[in-house]
Amino acid sequence: MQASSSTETEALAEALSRDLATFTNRLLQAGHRDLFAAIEKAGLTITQVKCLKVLCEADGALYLGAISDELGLSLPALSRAVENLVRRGHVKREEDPRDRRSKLVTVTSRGRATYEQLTALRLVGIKNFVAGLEPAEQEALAAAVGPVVRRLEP
Amino acid sequence: MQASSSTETEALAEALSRDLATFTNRLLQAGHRDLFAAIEKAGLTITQVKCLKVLCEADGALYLGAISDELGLSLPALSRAVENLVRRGHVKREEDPRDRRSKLVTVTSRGRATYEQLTALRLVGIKNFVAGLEPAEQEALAAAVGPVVRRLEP
DNA sequence: TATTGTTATACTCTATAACTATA
DNA sequence: TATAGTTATAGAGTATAACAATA
Repeated sequence: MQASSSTETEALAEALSRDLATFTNRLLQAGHRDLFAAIEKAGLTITQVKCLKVLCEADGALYLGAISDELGLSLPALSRAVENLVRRGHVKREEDPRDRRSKLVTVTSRGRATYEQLTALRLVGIKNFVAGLEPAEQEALAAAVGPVVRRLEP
Repeated sequence: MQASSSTETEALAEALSRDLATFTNRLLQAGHRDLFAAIEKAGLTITQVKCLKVLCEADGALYLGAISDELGLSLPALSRAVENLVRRGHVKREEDPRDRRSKLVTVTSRGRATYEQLTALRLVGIKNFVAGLEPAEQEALAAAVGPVVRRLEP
């Protein structure tokens, strides 16, 4: 295999980037409608779902301030979002015994179940997209994407 | 090469779908912040950008109703979005001479330029992601994604 | 006095309903 | 009478400012 020149490398990266932009557009459209419908049916907002995501991916309890930082939202906005999640039983909010100004937020099993249902629904959309690809295309994608995902997110 | 069994094929599709979900998450995060900052700086909302997108990808003028259908928004919401785009010179809105109840909306060169700047900015984020990949990973992705994009969107 | 979170207020975006103009 | 779009009004979500409780 020949070494590529710098300009060739750049051109490849440029073309690949454009293709990836188109590709992700397609992938996002898949099942978008169903997912939004399910979120609305669950009485949740996008912000509340993002909040659940952060909490599900965390190992334990998080402070309100930590969540608002993570999501780039104001503390009042997050406080209200959590308030709704508490009312619906998706999270619990408790005083930190070591600093009673702070509140610790934790996902409940119900909240985790809801989040996993939504994640599964998104996956359905992607699976439908994948099912529309030819076997050779699927194999090439798996061979290309798998290693990248494994390397970046272990 | 051996033919795969049905269950093997399904397992491949399942694993690939999961990887694609993770992969697109990464790709979307790249440059997300900068893009939103630029949209805000331009005095636009997400809805208005989507509106520009629809108009830029259309060949000519579109009726207000057609745009609201396309975006799944109410006519009043779209009417206000277009109103702002008109004020900022991104689109022009004219009576349809053949049915004076209807309004025809067209992107101006300024609106097109703005949309292209935003698209370019999104591409910058993706390019940064691609630049963080190894050459072999880039080549494998290009070989896998390119044909799919070409087949689905000519 | 500083910090964590909540409540008060104002603003934006959206949808439904009422309205105008044209067909 | 029906249709395309606008204006009126109300509801949800956010941010800034003011506040309460704790450190």
